[in-house]
Amino acid sequence: MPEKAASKTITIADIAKMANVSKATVSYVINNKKGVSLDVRKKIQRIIKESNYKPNTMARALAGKHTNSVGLIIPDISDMFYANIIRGVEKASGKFGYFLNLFTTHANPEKEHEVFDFFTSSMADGVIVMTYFVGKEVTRKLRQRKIPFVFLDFPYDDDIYSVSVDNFEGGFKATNYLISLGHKKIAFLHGPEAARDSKARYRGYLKALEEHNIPFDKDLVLKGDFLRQSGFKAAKKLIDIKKMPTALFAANDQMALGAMSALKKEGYRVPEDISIIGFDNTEASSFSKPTLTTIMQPIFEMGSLAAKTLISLINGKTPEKKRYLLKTRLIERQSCSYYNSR
Amino acid sequence: MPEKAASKTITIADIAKMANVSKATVSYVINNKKGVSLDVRKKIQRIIKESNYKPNTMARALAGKHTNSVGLIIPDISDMFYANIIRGVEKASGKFGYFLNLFTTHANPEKEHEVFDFFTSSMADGVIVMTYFVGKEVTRKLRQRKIPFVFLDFPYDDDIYSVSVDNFEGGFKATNYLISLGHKKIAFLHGPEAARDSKARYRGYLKALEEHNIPFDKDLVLKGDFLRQSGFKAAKKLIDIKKMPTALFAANDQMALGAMSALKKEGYRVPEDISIIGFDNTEASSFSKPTLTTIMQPIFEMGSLAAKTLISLINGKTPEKKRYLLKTRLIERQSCSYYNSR
DNA sequence: CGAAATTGCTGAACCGGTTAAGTAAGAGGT
DNA sequence: ACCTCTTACTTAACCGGTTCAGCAATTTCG
Repeated sequence: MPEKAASKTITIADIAKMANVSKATVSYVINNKKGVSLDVRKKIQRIIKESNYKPNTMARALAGKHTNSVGLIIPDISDMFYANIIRGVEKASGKFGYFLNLFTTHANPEKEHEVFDFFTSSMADGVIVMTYFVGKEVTRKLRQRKIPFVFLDFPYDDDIYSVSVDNFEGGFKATNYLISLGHKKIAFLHGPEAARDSKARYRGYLKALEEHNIPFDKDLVLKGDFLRQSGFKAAKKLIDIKKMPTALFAANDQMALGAMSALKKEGYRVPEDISIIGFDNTEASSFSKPTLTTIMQPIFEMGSLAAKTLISLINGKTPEKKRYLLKTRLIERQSCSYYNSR
Repeated sequence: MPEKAASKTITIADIAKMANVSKATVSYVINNKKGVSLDVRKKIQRIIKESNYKPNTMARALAGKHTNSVGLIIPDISDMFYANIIRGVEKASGKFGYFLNLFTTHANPEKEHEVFDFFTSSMADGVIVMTYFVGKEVTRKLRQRKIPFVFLDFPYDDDIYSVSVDNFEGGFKATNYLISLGHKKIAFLHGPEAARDSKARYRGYLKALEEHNIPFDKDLVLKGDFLRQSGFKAAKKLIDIKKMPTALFAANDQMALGAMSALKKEGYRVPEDISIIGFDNTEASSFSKPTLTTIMQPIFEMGSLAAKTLISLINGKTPEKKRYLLKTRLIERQSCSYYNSR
């Protein structure tokens, strides 16, 4: 333990003494509560300013019951997706005077529990949760401790606040776009089986086909795993089975890019021979050749909406909706063009 | 009688009661201090576990003098650079049982002060600072409050702990690499004037030339601003003045990529006609065509080393070095080749 | 004009822990 | 046996705030 220094930090008692009032009065001034005359109030404020006094956060948190900080639990911070979440949460929290406590679980169940326990023991006034192992247990814990929480990118349950991206709508939008360009033979490339978001995008794809009375062709639905390589393989497969679609919708950019390079390698031109659309609007999507048309997720907004919702909750309000589904946006680039019937 | 149980959160007093001991004894057990018999210790531990008791973080922080969390102040989180810093800090902190409090200043001086005041009023046991407006003032504040701190990517002063990347060595390494490939006419492309890191890289460049007795040619030194566009322009300029180097070292990847596209556009082949090396190893550098050889900064390590150093400081140790300079790493890709004298 | 309500401030309990000082019982030394 | 050390706990003060009950002085009002 560090040697405790002798230079006392200034406390509320010191201020009270200087102003010839009680601690209580100082506290009321600090918190802008009424019951203090203007004279005394001003005097105290002046003394506080002059002595550069800052109330101790821990003591406030202990005595009152709020820390003025929100917690954010995410699996990792290895890519821009999470970075944008953080930014969104941080920005919105800051606007309301809240600070951010960041916790990452490293997709590790043990660590995840640890983190939850930490929150559970007061540390943040509320918590935004984005995790792999969400379970009844976690929500039960949070409920038990009466700490407000919002789930992120996981429309978990009906009676839980959550903010997510509308992947269904995104899939629908992507497919519709291709259809609007005249395409009818549209392939879909799945992410890993377990991926909820990929599935939702697929449902959007089906819905769009259906709405335009385009017959579903199961040969045009391919398996992937969100990795570049799987896009590459899937494209090869399409070529092999000699059922070339005129457009391909990949459940994420990585795979779209993989498919693109495979197709180009085999002599297909993008977008002249085949249009490709991805999902995510990753940085790489704007560097490919041709640049990749894709669906952008409003990640930043997701984070910031989650924070806003949480803070309302903290303040005892009851935001109207329980589940927010954010709309995606189509980013038109070069990889898609009108169907060329030639 | 209604045994009123308002779902109170369980405290150390409750545990003490259950175990028929005093709060103090429970506290000793929680903190693994000696002076408690094995029997009692085990009993208390069992009760703690059974009742799922978690000590209140705020109270501990107030009574003891540590929060078990480290603060990290960074300007923003908009790119992978910062994301990696965060990861590094978070990982290392976690290993020592510390949590991370993240604060971003949005490159806004006002916000920066706010954040510092927050820390100043206890909230983290120590803080890692990475900021635009570092000044005497900030370090004075931190010193005054006796809160340990470490600067990141800013070898600020000799008597302050700091962890940075050795940009000089990186510039030296990049240039040396080109020289080892037989190049003698090597251009350097600067970042913005104010950028310390760019300057350091330049010094490394000069040093490498000097060590190999390669005459310095000021025409081969170009101005840029770290943005892609400036790389593009610089390359054009090189072409115009008809003093084509055989290699180009850009102070960051963005500019390297910009230069690459300009050169390709004008019919130069990379790397056959001109080798290009960048700095940063951004994601984009591995997607270009040809892929970009570059210098990687050990960002993650920087964050993690900063955290380790800080935690030593917190624990009253005095780490040996005050300024850490981390070595960069050369990432060989396709954009550099042997000088072709043909 | 006297009672009631309001205003302005204080004292003290409390939040949930940590820790220094004190005590009683048992162990060790001579 | 006597005195001293340890060991194992307990008591109570404290960390730095918040907040409620209480009280005196002042204002409002029937």
